[in-house]
Order: sequence, then structure tokens, then C-alpha cells
Amino acid sequence: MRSRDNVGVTAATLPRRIAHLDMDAFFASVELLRYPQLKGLPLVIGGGRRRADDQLLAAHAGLALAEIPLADFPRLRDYAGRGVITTATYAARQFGIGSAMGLMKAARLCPDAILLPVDFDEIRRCSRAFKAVIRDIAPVMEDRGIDEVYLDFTDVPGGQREGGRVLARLIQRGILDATGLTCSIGIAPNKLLAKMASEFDKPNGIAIIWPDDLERLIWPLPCRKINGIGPRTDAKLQQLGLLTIGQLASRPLDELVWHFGRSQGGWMFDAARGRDDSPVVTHSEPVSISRETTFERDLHAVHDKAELGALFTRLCEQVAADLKAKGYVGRTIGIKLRYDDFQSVTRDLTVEQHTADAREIRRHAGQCLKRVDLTRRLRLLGVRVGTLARAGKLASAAAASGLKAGRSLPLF
DNA sequence: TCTGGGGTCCTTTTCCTT
DNA sequence: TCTGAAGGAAAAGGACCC
Repeated sequence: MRSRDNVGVTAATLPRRIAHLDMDAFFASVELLRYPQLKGLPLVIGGGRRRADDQLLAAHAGLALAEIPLADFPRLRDYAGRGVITTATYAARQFGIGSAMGLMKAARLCPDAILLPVDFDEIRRCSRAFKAVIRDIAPVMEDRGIDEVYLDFTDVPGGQREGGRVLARLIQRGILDATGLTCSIGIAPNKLLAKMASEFDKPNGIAIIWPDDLERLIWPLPCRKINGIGPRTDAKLQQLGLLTIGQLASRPLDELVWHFGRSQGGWMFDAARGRDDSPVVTHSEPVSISRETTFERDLHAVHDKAELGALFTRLCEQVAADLKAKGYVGRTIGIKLRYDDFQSVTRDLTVEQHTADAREIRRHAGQCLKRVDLTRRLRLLGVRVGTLARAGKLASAAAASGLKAGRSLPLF
């Protein structure tokens, strides 16, 4: 029996109703609001080292954005550099273009596709706007990044009606009115299933999963559809002949633990059965703050010493600025390098005093740099600060200790 | 062929102390 | 003094996500 309307039940017996909301093609949709003339055309968002549309905007100053002629938009074929695609519209995907693909490869597949850089300020503004709408309606919200959230409908008034569909519709309408954007919502007894459900009816859809839908709707899906099974784990599962979630669910716990370890094996065993009791987390503190950059061309620690040194300093300054802007200090300072063969290494160092000072960060990060092989060519350099604490709580202690600004050491 | 940037979490290794 | 066990913290790497 299915009780889809739970009018009159007491709070203690309300079944969990968890929603996952995912904005539809968020980055591309935000651009289409500005440039409606691009609707239906192959559009790629990404790159961004150079603002490909700067010239466009400069050349048409005074003209409404919607009136800029199509012929003047930057095309994929004109791009030179190392970027990857953040997102592509369906029209672009028809050419075989997809997220995370190198832009140079995409340019070969569809040279005429329009290329726009990610406008993070605008994206963040839209993100705040749609989340504000949601919070007004369903305040138990877990932020899962720029374009998606989990919601706990269980105790929201009306959250149980039609299994959550009524509330979901209300949220969709509110977001559309406030931002002009559409989203897809999946509702299920837990986050795991809600996340899968939100993909069932895209775009602008609502999908509901009930406990007894597991075999019919979930088990035929590939294992990769489980949030947490990525390309590596999926390849390993395929080697074991486990292609679908149903096949995964057919394996005993000890077999999965044998192949994947206690933690991951146990988790997969539950996930394949649609079990997940993780809560909707409404508040979280950051664990680390970092900045990294991939160079236009591979650099060498000796031959490109000046350039690398300047980049390194800038990364430290950016991390320091980010820490200060967000009100944190940290005491684990680390670096990340990527060599020309794409091998990555990290080194870090935990110090006594928390800091958000650029010179201090550079000094400790410089110590880390001395512990890696700098004879090979580099393609990426990053700086990270972890073991964070709220700046305010430590401010007085730092002042009392008479913290001195560190001397910067010659590096590179 | 080509592979960004900013994160989190987990596992394994290493080092230190008792 | 040497050795080993055990446990914890830090370091390093890897997988995954948006």
C-alpha cells in the first residue's frame, strides 16, 4: 500500500522526503538570459584565461546585449590555449562536444560553435538568488555547490503532499519568476535516491521515487549513476562484470568488502539497495582554501625562475586575500605541482601559528617547494592553506604573541 | 588527444612517542 | 641499549564532485 498523502499523521511518523534540486544547464542558461539570440545554437562555456567576449562587448558598447549580431560572437576555432569546456548546450553536444573536453579538440569537432568564458560574478549572483527563493519555502537546505542543493521536505508544511510534488512545483515557479531559470527536482526517501531522481526528468521536471520503485527504476541504471562511483571505481566494477546497480546489489557484502575495502565496499552494498541515512547538512565550515593555476606553457624552475617566482607570490597573495575575505586563518600550508606528464605531487607543513599573511604563507610554502623535484617541467602550481580556524577567535592570541611578518625566502 | 579550478573525504604511509 | 608493538598525528596520494 502506498500512502501518498499523509494528511493528519503525527510528526513522529512522517516519512522522510528528501529533494535534490539541480539547475538546468546552469552556466549556459545564465548566458542565454543575456544573449537570447544564441538560443538553439551550439554554445560552449569554458576557457576563460582570456575573456573571449571582452572585444565583443567593447566593440558594441552602447548596444543592448540582445542586439549584438550573431556573426560577431567569438567562435571555438579562434581559441588558442589550454582550457577545457565547463558546459556545452545540447546543440553543441550533437557534435560530440562534452564537459571537461579540451577546447582544442572541441574546436576540431565544431569550429563554428560560439565560445563564451564563465562569468563567475554573474553565476554567483544567480546562485544566491535561486537559493534565497528556496530558503523562503524550504529552509532545511544543504548547499552542494553553485547549482545544486538538497532539501529536507519532511517537516515543511505541505512537504508530504503528493510525495513532495506540490512543494517542488512551488519552488520551480518561484525560481523561474525570480531568475528566469529552470531546474529539475528529484524527491525520494533519502539523498542518494533523490540525486538520481533529479536526472530522470530533465529539464524542468519533477521525479518522485518511492521505496518500492527501487528494482524498477534504480536497478537497471549503470553503477556510474550512483553519486560517489566515479570513473575509476566504475572501471573496476565493470572488470568484475557488474554493469548495473541491480548487478551490484546481487553481490554479497563480503565480496564487495574484499574488492573495495570495508568503507567503500560497505557503502556500495548499501547504496545499491537504495539505503542512505545521511542527513541534510545545513551548515558547514570550510576545511581548506587554495589557489592553483595551469600555465599557458610548461615552465622550468631554472629557465623560467622569474616567471614562476612571480606566479608563486601571486598565488600566495590570492590565498591570503581569500582567507581574509572569508575570515579564516590556517596553520597547514601546502603546495601542489603538476609535471608535464600530468603527474601531481603535494607537500604540506603544519606550523604552530595560524596565519592569513601572504608573506608567511609564501615562506612556509617555499619550504615545501624545496622538498620536490624541480628539475622537471611544470604545468601547474598551487598553494593551499588548511586546518582553518575563524580569524576572530585567534586574533587576540596572535596579537599577544607579537607575530612577526616572516622574511620572504628566495625561491626559484 | 587532451586533460581547469576549487573543494571534500578517505586510505596509506611515515614518523614520533610511549 | 636494542627491539617491537601500538597509537596518534601529520603527510602524501587518490578518488570524486561541481
